[in-house]
Amino acid sequence: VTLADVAASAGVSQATASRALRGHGRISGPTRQLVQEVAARLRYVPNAAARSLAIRRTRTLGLILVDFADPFHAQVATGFEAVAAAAGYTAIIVPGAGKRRGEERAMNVLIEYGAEGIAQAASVLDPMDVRREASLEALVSIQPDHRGILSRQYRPPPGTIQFDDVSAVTDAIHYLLGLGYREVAYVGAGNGPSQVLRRRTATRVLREAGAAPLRALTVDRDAWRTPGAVGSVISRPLPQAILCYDDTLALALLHDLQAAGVSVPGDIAVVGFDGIPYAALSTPALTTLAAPMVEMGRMAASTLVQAISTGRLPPPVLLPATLIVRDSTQGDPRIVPNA
Amino acid sequence: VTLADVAASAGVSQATASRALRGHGRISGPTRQLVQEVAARLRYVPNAAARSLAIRRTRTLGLILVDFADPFHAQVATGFEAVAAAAGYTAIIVPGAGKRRGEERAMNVLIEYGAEGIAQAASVLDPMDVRREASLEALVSIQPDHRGILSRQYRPPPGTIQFDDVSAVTDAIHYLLGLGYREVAYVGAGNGPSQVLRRRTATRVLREAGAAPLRALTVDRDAWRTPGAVGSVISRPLPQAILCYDDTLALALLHDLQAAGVSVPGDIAVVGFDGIPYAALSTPALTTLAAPMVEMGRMAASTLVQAISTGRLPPPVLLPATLIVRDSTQGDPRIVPNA
DNA sequence: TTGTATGCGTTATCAC
DNA sequence: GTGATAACGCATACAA
Repeated sequence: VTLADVAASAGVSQATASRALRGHGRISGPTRQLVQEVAARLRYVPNAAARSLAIRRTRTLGLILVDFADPFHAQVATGFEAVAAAAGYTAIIVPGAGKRRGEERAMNVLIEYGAEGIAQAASVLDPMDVRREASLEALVSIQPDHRGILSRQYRPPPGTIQFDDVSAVTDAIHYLLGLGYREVAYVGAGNGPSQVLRRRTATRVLREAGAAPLRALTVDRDAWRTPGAVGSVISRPLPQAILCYDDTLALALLHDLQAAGVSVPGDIAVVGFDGIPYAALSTPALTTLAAPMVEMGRMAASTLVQAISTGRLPPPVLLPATLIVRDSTQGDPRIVPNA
Repeated sequence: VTLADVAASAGVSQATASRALRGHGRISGPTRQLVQEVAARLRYVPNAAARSLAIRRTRTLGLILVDFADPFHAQVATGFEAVAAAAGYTAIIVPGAGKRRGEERAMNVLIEYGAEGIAQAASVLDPMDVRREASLEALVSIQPDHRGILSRQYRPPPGTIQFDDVSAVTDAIHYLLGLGYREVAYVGAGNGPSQVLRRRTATRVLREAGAAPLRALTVDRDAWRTPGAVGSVISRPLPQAILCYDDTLALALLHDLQAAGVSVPGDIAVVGFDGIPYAALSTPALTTLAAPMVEMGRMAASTLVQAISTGRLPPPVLLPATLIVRDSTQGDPRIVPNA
């Protein structure tokens, strides 16, 4: 059932029907009433493709994330979709699997669909390249994870929304040192730039503090799925504290350690990263560096909406870490915002 | 940059350009080569809206879920998107918040976008009503959660993909009774039909087994977010075992119980529902009734693809539960498929 | 093999 | 206030 059907059935022209439905141009009350009733009766639903073509706007926002099943990305998606919808946009969310090919595919889908703005979460694609190649102005990057961020002269471009990894790690290490732990290890997953950045920072902070050098450990990106796989990289003598790349990894570590009879935080302290909901439910509850995940998603969407109308991207924002102290470290439970 | 630009720049007609790019109609090698080069150079990206309008197909599949942040739905979405993409469709996934209004909005978005098939996950909307009102043939329902399923004469319509709640609960209760537990409690979240169904089943099975009557407890739908909220509904004397509506709830319960000094499974056994990844990482690891979440999503998508071409929906499928025995119950760790 | 012309469903610019 | 009509970008039936 198309607009033409509605118009015919209401005995008016298509133009009039269109105006009546959109409430747009000048139209008489009765006519509008009539058309709307007919449309409702016929269960008329406007065709978005046709409308987009005509008005040359899609009112669509795209989000490229790694994986729906990753809690970090799920939270970001939630925030993104919520403000997109509130602003009258439809969010279309596509997983890129954290791989170049996948993200390029995703990007292509979004461009074909005419997304007016695109957000890339933890993307391995450099937003600068994308913006150039796709000549897309409204592009924001959430927690970029491409090679570039490791460069010494890296400066986040406009539209970047990131969590302050460096100060987060710094604060976590200082917190651990303050608790008296001197031998700290770091467990990373995979070898993504963001992971490397955290490791490097931990190494440096520990060195500057004159503590024992960081024990850097690495597991496969989804080692957490295999019981025991994460724990197996922790060899004796045990470090006193372990900082993990993310909460999922930390949770797996917590499980493996305790399954092996190691007490947490008795024998060893564990700190996670991200602040996913499940980090609060483990036993012991996980101390973690929380990122404002939902807020980052919301911010990405609102930034895009702004950029679409103004044509300009705001300066990069660096969100502070929040150290949430729970039971997996010795400290008293507390929350330290802007850590 | 449109197809006309490419055609002009290549010195051919639009029709020829179109054919060259789509590799469709009869076209000479050289021409095709030329056009493709020009298109690549110009960074031409076809406009999906225009194409949809022209071919009267969108190659789009829709999925309505409750919430991206819910692990069950995230897994379903993962499977759904994967097979949709593999079949050449774009998946557009919209959260409906588990509320009538939200799902209707989501459904409307999908229809406007011309989704050729729609899957509703844990939807409060009755697929029968939707199919009638939207005159949509390709509609599948994953784990329906509308009033209808509680009716005595409920028969799942074609296109329904569900987890066998009744036998799952039955098996869980029998498993617990077999372990020697006689006083069993059930903790539900919210008052959705699916939740009620599980509770009723537990009540019945316990009665039929001549065990102590079920202690039915209920918490708010997101009580798990508040530390202690779930545990607070468990009063003394403690039941011997607790079956939870879902894993998230069970994880929260595990946390609250242990924080209160109650030993699991020493003092009390806990069983979850769904088999989300985090259920394997808790301490103790959670015994749960696993649903093939990713598979359900995959199946939903492939069913839709089939339905689109054949015009017919397959009979409802009832997927078996898999009891995954881990450490939150006394039994020996094992996995019982088709429990 | 290639080009011309038309339609897809909607909006918008005009006359009336 | 309302009704023709021309786009929007692409695909295809048909003519050449």
